[in-house]
Amino acid sequence: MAELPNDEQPQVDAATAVAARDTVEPDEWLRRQRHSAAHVLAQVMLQIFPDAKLAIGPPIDTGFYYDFLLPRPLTPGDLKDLEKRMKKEAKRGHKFVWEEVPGDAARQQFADQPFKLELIEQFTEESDTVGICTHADFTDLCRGGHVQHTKQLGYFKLMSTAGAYWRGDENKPQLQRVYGALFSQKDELAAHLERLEEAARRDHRRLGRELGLFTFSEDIGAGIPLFLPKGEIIRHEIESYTRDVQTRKGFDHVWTGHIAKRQLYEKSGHIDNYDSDMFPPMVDGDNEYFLKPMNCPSHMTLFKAELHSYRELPIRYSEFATLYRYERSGVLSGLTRVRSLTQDDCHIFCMEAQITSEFLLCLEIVQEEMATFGLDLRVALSLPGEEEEGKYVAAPEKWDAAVEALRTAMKASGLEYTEEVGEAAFYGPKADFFALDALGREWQLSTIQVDLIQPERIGCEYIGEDGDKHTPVVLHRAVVGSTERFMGVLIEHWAGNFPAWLAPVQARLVPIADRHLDYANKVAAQAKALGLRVDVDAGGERMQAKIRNGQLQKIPYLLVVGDTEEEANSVAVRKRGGEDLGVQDVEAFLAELSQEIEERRRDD
RNA sequence: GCCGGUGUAGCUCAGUGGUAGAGCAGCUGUUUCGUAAACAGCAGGUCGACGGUUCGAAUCCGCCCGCCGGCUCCA
Repeated sequence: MAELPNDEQPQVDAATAVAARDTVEPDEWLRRQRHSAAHVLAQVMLQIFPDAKLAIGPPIDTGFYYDFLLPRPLTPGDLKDLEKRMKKEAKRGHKFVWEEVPGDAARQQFADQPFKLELIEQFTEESDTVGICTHADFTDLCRGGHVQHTKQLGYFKLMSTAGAYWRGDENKPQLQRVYGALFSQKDELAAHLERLEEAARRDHRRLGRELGLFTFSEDIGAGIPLFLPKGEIIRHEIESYTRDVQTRKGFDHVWTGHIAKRQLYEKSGHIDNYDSDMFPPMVDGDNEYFLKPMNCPSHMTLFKAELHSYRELPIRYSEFATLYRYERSGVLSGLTRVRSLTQDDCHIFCMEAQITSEFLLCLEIVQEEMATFGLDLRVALSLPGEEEEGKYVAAPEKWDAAVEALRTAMKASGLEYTEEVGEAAFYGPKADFFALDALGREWQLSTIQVDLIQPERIGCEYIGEDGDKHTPVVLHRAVVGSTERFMGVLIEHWAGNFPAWLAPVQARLVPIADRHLDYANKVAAQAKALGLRVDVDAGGERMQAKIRNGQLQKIPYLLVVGDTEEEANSVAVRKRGGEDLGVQDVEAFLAELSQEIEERRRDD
């Protein structure tokens, strides 16, 4: 939800600053409830900390927050206390009264509130008056947008506290932010809390440990995931599938190592623009080597290694490359934000006239793969905005041509998309793909970017039809993005219930008693011979316990074998969810499972 | 990086200055079982690291490391 710049905010007058429910849209009403609740939070915060300095308290996607400067850190107990007080004030039904006052009057009113004074200074540059809103004994500087009284706040819960810089600037004081969830209906709040619990159950960090997929080690370093055998199978399947799709679509595969010299990144511009995200260099005499933070300079260097004719274009280099990025320690998180990552990167070297068709080709790949993974897509074209301080390098006519090429391609694809002006990279326009997971969360995974800058900087050239040298356009393209992050998304999307083709163990034999062990091993060997990933639970537990364990490990098929099965050369098939598929002939079942894997079927 | 929280057995967690605990997992034995947990015993720890206070530190203080929530949503 992009906010309008301040000067484009709808002007509010006293008549609409406070509104009755039936006079506004439900979304607007909800925003008003959330914003009004923030006022009440500030009111009760002052009851506990009379010296608290108030910053801002806007409505957000799932509720509201308010930033405060307080004499001491808030505790979970404080949160409970604040919530209790808020509910008490809510019940009292204080009226919200909004009015405009002259700047000077406001300055007096908020004399002991430095953040409010700063805001008043800002607002009075444009207007002589500012808005204030009063309920009960509490008055806040306020743009307006309230419910009528505090009985109309809706249903809320204070969720957490966090540090937040004043105006999001790390050079400014750090405040304490209190987050609250708020919805109009009681069941909406309950559903929201249930969603959070479901997200916690699906958390890939938790499932990664429970399913034995990956781990981290203090000895190795923060942000460097280590993949256990079961996790590596998933990585490998994702990568080999992606590689196969690309091969089919005419991509070549290359390999460019892990480090490169400083000069390369000086040429590419990374030292200037990306320095703080790169690990410090390794020094070897007069040379400095950097761990690769990106592949583009390496692929472009590779392109330069051979002389190219326009007849060869487009040339498409793809690579699963391990990259290292020095992410700030505070932002690391599981597999979704790491310092070592494997990117399914590709660079297409082409002529301007080929942008549209190459873009469409990439689009096909993105669509095919996301369909296989069961993720819905939202597409955004990120276009340049008004020229600001040379943010967008290169000739305007090239930009216009590239933007038109992308639009043409998007229209030809028939996909719905939005245009986001001012969001382009400094080197060119791009399309970003947001995947929608099972919980309705969006993840930015795939991207297709036009690069009008780097090829020239690195010195990429081809010989044109006219016999002269020309600089190619490069398309950067990633489908799954980083394998690590993508795995994290898939784990959460499927809650660890991978389709058989990705599942580390595709089927497990469950012998009922020890005398069935030989038969179980025989069936397992038969399955392995077909390339299936199968194991045998040879432990001394009872069958019930083995089934429970297999199910907790989210193994797609449990194959129970006892006397009946052994005699008939069959297995009793139980699906992960508990569904009993009955006794099936071994060969028939294995053939069906192989087929399911071959087709990469999902059972969702 | 910054703010707050947190770190005890493989995992989940009790334990607030006086000899380190439970459940699950593991191992051993008994049980050989028909669709989500059989029973018993055993073993398992420099209490994240380093330094300090103290007769004595998992516990108090300092520093470092890791992990968790946040640091965009503008009166």
